[in-house]
Amino acid sequence: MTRTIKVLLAEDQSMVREALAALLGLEDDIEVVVQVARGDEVLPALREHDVDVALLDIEMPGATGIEAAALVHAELPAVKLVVLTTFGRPGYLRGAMEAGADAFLVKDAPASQLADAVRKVLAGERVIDPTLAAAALADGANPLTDREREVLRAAADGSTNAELATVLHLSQGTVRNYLSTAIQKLAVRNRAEAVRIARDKGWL
Amino acid sequence: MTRTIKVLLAEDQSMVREALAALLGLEDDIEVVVQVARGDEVLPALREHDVDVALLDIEMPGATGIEAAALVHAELPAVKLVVLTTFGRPGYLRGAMEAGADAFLVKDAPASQLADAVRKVLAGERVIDPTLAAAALADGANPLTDREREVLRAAADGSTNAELATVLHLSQGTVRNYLSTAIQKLAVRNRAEAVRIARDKGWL
DNA sequence: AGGGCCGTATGACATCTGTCATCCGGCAGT
DNA sequence: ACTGCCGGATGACAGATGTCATACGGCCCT
Repeated sequence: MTRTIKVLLAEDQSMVREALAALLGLEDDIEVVVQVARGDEVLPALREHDVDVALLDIEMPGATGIEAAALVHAELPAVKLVVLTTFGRPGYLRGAMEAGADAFLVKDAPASQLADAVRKVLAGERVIDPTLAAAALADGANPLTDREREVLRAAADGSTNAELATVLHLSQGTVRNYLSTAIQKLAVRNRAEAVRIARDKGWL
Repeated sequence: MTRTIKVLLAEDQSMVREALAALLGLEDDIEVVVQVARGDEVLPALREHDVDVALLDIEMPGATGIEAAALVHAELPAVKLVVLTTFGRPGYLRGAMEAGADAFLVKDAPASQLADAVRKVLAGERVIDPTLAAAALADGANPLTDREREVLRAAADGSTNAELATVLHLSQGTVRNYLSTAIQKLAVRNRAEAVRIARDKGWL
């Protein structure tokens, strides 16, 4: 063995974060040198610590793990990126790959895959679940335009058309047009279903 | 010290489950003797293993941690129950307490609280987050009737009134009446908001 | 220069949703 | 016996939502 692999761990839930650190701590060749709880703390932390692999949860306050990955990839390309998530959404996988991630793991995979992935990305390999990769390819890209996505996202909490129009600085008719096209593209019958399936695919 | 505390760990996401096991494994006086990934595997596992404390996640397939807790409390009252959850929803806390739980922890609490809680419940103490307890009391009990809850739950995926009527064997008008009263009880303006806040409070 | 897509907007229309009044039968409490 | 609540239902009405045709300016690609 050469030397220990230095890891940054980004995950907002303390208990899970520290548990994952404990898990990685069981490996002789891996050392968690820094932990953060927010997406926007990832890059600053990496500037201050010498890290080989960054392990990023997606759902975090401040910035998502995918957004953080994109920033790190641009500024510190030598750092390997492992994206970890609760939800194996095809759109997440696609987003992570486009952001320069080297591995994509779901949290219901066996724990052993975590340390494995860390070693593999450091060796230059990429690690992705083949089933999820297939699903991502089958689904194709996000069919929604930026505006449609914004409106759908804003509509997700049950806001009315009038509220959406105010918040987004659009006319009510335009809001309805966007929602209507989104509903058609997703092949569903109302905004609530549209929100559900867009969220499910990781397109929101 | 007397002897090691034997723990059952129930959590569906393997990576998190094994990470939590690793975390607890760092404690000299605690031993995870059995792990399960489904709510309906908890009671059978407890029948076969001698366990002091059961650690139950809420969101699990098969049965929720709260449902599992109620069954265990009825059949094996000697087993102490720690309910662990991602979402600190007041209704969850209330439900867990009514099911006989001895402790209620949220996953974004510091990791140290986990082992602490295990020791405390074994000593006969109860462990709950005071902030959450206050919120649960402030919110009062779930104001929805069984039927209103069922209809709201069924409506959560964006189903239309006609579909709800068919699935629930009700007339369309009745479906609308239930949704209407639910909307008023929750003081919101449409079903989508009603679903969101009911879910948020843990009333769904 | 023209075609295509996007963002934005309007008006008209049909349908869905939410509210309200009112009704019935059953059951629990007084 | 009476009251109140729940489950269930109907009909009428107002307002919200979804669809469609149509329009215009901007931008990219050919």
